[in-house]
Amino acid sequence: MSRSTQREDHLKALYALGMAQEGESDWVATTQMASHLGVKPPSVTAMVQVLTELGWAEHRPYHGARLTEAGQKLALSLVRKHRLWETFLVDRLGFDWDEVHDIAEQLEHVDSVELVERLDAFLGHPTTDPHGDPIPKPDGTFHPRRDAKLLATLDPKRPCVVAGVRGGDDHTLSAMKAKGIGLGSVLTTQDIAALPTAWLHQLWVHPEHKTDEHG
Amino acid sequence: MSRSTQREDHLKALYALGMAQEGESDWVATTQMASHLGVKPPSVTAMVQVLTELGWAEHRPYHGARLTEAGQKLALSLVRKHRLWETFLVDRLGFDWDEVHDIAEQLEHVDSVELVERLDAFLGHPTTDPHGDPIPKPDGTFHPRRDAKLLATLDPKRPCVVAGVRGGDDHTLSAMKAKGIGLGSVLTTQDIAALPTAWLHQLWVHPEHKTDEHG
DNA sequence: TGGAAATGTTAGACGCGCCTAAACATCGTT
DNA sequence: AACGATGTTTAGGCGCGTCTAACATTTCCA
Repeated sequence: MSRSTQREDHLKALYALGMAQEGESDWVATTQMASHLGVKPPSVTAMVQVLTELGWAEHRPYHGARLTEAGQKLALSLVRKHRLWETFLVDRLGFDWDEVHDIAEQLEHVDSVELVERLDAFLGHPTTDPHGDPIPKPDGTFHPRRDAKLLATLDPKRPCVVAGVRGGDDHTLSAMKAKGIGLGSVLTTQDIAALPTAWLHQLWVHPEHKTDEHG
Repeated sequence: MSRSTQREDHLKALYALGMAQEGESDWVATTQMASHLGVKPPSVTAMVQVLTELGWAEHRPYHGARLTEAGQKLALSLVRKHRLWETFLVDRLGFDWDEVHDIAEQLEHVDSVELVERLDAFLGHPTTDPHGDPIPKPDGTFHPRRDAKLLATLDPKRPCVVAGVRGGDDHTLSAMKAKGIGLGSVLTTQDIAALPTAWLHQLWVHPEHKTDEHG
């Protein structure tokens, strides 16, 4: 594997943490990246400086880092690869959705544009991965997440259908699976009342249609 | 990608060159490994010493290196992964057989036993890869190559069917494809006469059956 | 508003895999 | 049996990404 795997990992961390925090387009703390990546802060500082020289990030010392336009585009292509591979692992190889992250993490560093595009076609150009997260298109734009909303923003008495999970680590995903929650699961009023409150901010759902529900 | 990618590459080179040379179970020159891997001889010596400490190889200074039993087992698991991925790339993603080596080279370093076994099942437990090379079983033994022989060992007047290519680099494979030679191609007496002689020692074939030949 | 606590960066070192240059074995020749 | 040609290893150094320790900045609170 190429030596630039680390660069890619830092880039992705920067992207992920930048999206995660509510204040948009804000600076991400290097310490935060460090704990996310499992390295020490000075390593991140050094790497961020490399990313800056490559034109992928900007660094405001003592304040944080942020992706440039070019860096964001690159990060999105990594996210695309990651989510396509996760889709392959779950839909075609039959993995559970909480088992695939680490494997996809490795697969996403394989360098071949042709491979990604053929994989995309093979999977039928999916628009979301097995966690319900949207898959970026080759140009870096997203298929809009149709009409899903965070569970916390809805009336908790209203039954709904799970459409995705936001920022779920393997542990959370396992816990959800253990409670029978997966893509397409129907949550009743009682189900919702029994959920850990943290999950209300992580579950993408759409209101249950009154019409048919089969399959 | 893990830091041990290089170790794996050296291991595989040792395996490949050990098989390639006619004198079985003989010592492989470090210089030979170096040119095969695209590095300088001292780098190989250093790596071979590491492999020796790990119990995967033995090193007789100034004479060469050779895999231990454990090293051979490991190398076979790499070959297995490589050939399964090549099968996936050709059979499922529609790559040509001369395009897949480099990509498979990267994919084979992905570390997950579960992944390999699921991939194997997904592909229908294939016994040979798209080049006709046998795919080792999980325990490291081979499906025997059925009754294929090297073209050079047969009567050149006898038509035959291509069953594999021995040790073909991308360039050779491209050249073969350009002449319409692929897995299952029928070679007539005239075809055989027109082939570069080197290929006679690379093409695995079985005699053409007089009976039906469809699809 | 000043100074301690928290946060982030620079300095210096290390392991790994690679390189070049130099020392060293081996082998075929005479 | 000694020599030179060839092949191989050892010595020493470099780049990359990481670490710890020391230093700098920002933040927070009395």
